[in-house]
Amino acid sequence: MAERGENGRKNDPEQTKEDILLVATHEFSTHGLAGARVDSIAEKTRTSKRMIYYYFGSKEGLYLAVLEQSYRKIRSLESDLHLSNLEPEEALRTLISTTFDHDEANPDFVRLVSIENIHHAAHMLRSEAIRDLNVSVIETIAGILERGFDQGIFRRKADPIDIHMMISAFCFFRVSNRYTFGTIFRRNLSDGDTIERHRGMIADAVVSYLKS
Amino acid sequence: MAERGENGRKNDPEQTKEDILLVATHEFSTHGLAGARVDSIAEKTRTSKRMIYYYFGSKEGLYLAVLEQSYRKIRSLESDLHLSNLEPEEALRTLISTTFDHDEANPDFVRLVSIENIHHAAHMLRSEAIRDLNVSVIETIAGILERGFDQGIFRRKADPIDIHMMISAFCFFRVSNRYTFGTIFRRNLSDGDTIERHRGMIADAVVSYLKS
DNA sequence: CTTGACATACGAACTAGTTAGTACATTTTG
DNA sequence: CAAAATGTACTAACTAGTTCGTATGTCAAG
Repeated sequence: MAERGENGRKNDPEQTKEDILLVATHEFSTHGLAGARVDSIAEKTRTSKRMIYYYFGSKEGLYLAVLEQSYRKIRSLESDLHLSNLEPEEALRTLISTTFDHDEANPDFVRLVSIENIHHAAHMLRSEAIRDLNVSVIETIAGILERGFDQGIFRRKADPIDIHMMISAFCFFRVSNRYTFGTIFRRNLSDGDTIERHRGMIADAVVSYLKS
Repeated sequence: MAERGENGRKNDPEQTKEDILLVATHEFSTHGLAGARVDSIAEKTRTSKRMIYYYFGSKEGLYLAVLEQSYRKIRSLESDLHLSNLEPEEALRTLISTTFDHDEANPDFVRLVSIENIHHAAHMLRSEAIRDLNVSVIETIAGILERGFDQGIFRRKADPIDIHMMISAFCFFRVSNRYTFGTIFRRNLSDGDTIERHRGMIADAVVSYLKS
């Protein structure tokens, strides 16, 4: 375990990379790809700009690494929920709550996705790691919908990707558009009561849609 | 009426401003505030960079003008729909369809709002013109919800702002996140069939939510 | 219906400051 | 010692904003 004394330098590549990524994540998520400043990131790091280029090659390389790390962190979100043990409606509500809480807890991630959309998902396209993600959610939802339909709980046969989009849209929008929405309607979407109400709302909406 | 001959210059301030705004809208919406290049905008204009500063003062001034114009264009969207003549459910479905179609038809606007959120709605805050907008939608929705509840069509007493958010979230997300979502799930959200299905979906979801 | 004077509208070229990226030297580690 | 890791100081290119000079419109006086 490398420690940093008063002046003596200790090499710790992993720590250095992590440090850069942490700072960069915040810088990119608050300023966008073009708005982020490599010098600004370097300053906030305990290392130097040289290291950014040493490990990530370029500003875009760093951005891509940030994006990949962010996606990797949420990869196994719903896989350890064990939803197949639950009743369909309960399983669906649990999945929705999890998505909701994740977006609420990770505004940096939400913002990075917004930024990536402004760039037409160009970097995501070049990263297989990210492209192959998220497919498991769809299978999870498909299973729930099928069980629910067979048991007569859901009257509607819906496309799992559509359902996932409906859930994502609501959870994501609350975070991604909190500033413009909050400004126009003078409402704080991070307010405790509002969070509770919205969490229940999206679940009720999806369930009632499937039951109708 | 000023015309532009082969080489002779004609002054036409209004046209010049409009021209700049049109080009700038697209530049900002595709590259973001920091990513947009004033030189690039100037090139695509039939006028010069000098004029951008002459009329808009700064890059941010131009960005703000673009933002304001975009919002102004959608201001009177739902005001000429005459929803009060319709049955509550029909009125709501009409309003939802209109929102849906607007977002689908104006990706530049959607992207600008995304960009503005990345900047914590800082520019929007400084513009009273924008802040005072959109409040009429809420009154429209409030009216519909009340009538529907009184007539026993809607069983749920929902907050009109929440309902507006639910509608906006779905319609907005489809456009704002079309690239990342499309990339991950290999689905083209601008596809004709998908558009039709989604338009019906959000309406059914909101209505069934209110009826449940 | 000219003329000329003044304000507005415009263009080309320039500048000062910024920013991504690098060359080179130095230290750490195995 | 050799390879990996790091710091310092620099540069080439870019970019927002400006300077200076010119053209155009208009309106009043002749």
